Amino acid sequence: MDRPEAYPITYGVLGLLAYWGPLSGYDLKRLFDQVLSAMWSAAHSQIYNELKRMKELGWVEMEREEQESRPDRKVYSITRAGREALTNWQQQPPAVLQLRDELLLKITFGSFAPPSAIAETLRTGIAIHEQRLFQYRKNTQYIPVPDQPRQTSGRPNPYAQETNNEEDIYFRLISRFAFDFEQTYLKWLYEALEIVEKGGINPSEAQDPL
Amino acid sequence: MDRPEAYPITYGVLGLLAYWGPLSGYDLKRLFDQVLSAMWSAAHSQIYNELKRMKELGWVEMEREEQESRPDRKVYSITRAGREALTNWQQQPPAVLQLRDELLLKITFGSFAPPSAIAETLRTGIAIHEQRLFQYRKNTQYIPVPDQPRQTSGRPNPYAQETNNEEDIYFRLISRFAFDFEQTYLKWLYEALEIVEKGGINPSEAQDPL
DNA sequence: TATATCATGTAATCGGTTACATGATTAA
DNA sequence: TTAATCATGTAACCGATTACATGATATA
Repeated sequence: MDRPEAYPITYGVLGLLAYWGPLSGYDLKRLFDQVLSAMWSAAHSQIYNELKRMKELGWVEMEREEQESRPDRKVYSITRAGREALTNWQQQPPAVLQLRDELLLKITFGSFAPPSAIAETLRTGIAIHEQRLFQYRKNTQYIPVPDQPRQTSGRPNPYAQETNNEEDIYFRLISRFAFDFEQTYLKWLYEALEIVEKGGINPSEAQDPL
Repeated sequence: MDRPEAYPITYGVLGLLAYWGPLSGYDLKRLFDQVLSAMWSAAHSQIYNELKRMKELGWVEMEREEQESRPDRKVYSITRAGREALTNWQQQPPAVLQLRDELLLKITFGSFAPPSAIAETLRTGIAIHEQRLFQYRKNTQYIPVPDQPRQTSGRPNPYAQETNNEEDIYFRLISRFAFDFEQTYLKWLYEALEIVEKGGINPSEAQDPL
């Protein structure tokens, strides 16, 4: 078997191009952070790499916008082949998720640290996930409506549901997932913290109230 | 700043050794799959690598058990320095979680595929996560109680809670997380499938009931 | 004055995966 | 007879991260 020519992140960038029309690498990085940060992250260097890769595959085209006093903007748009690749990817079964959450690992072996350290780890987690929930709330209020109208290039998307200009149903599903996930995670973190703080007091350490 | 000398997976292996006493690389791989698969995965090659790394760091010691007709078992145990490293790791704030879930990426750009393909993706996800839930249920029934009693080598763990031989509270917390997570995920998958299947029927495609 | 934004890239590194390699025993 | 289990490793590759590189404009 040959190695695949593209990876999830490739399709992440491709999907953004398909949905929000012609964009530069810089724009894509920002969109990526805003729209896809919940399920995938990417450094800008990687996005530029994927653009190069996709250009070689013929999935995107590039047009140079000249600028003064700044590097030229290189604006990419999806090609017909790119659209086909995107749709084709949708037909393959997804790879299985691996969590790889360091916080969970630390809690697993919590018995090898003082409970105060575990509590601190849980509090860090709470801060992180509360902030994410906050970010999601902010982002969903205005999922980026780009300056350019969608589908400026190429034919309109044949599979798009007519939703009377409402939000794309898939975006709504994903943001619902993100909320559910963060809320479940946070609920668990708070409960765990309570248990650790309660059980963490050894009788020998406990202060006598008088 | 220097690069860190160890990574989450290093501490995963180290934690297993701290908890379940002397083990071979082969044993560790199986334990890893059983205990840590929910939050981290590892190929056997990587586990052998981590053992080598930790031996150089002085975190583990190796003893060779000779065998006939099979490669010798190399049995590793954690050292005092290893215990200190594990506890020290617990004091550092955890790295933030990145999901990297291809299924979610596919759903995000669901509008570029026929709804039947999205439904199929969701069904694959349902199968995967139902199976995980099933696995977790099986594993929690007997979290591996090794042949050797815990803490055969070295002093007993000073931070371990006395739980009257009940399950470690941290293991209980983690398995609760795993359940909560899978249940939340599954609930969302079923709801999403329903929405996609309903909305996915174009009036032109819909069969007239008579 | 210093930070943030705009704008693009290259280079080095490395954690993690996949494939390669070997070979006996036991159960279906 | 085929597959699984036991048992250990090496080698190649690569996706992803981090650091390096440049430099103007606008804002606090």
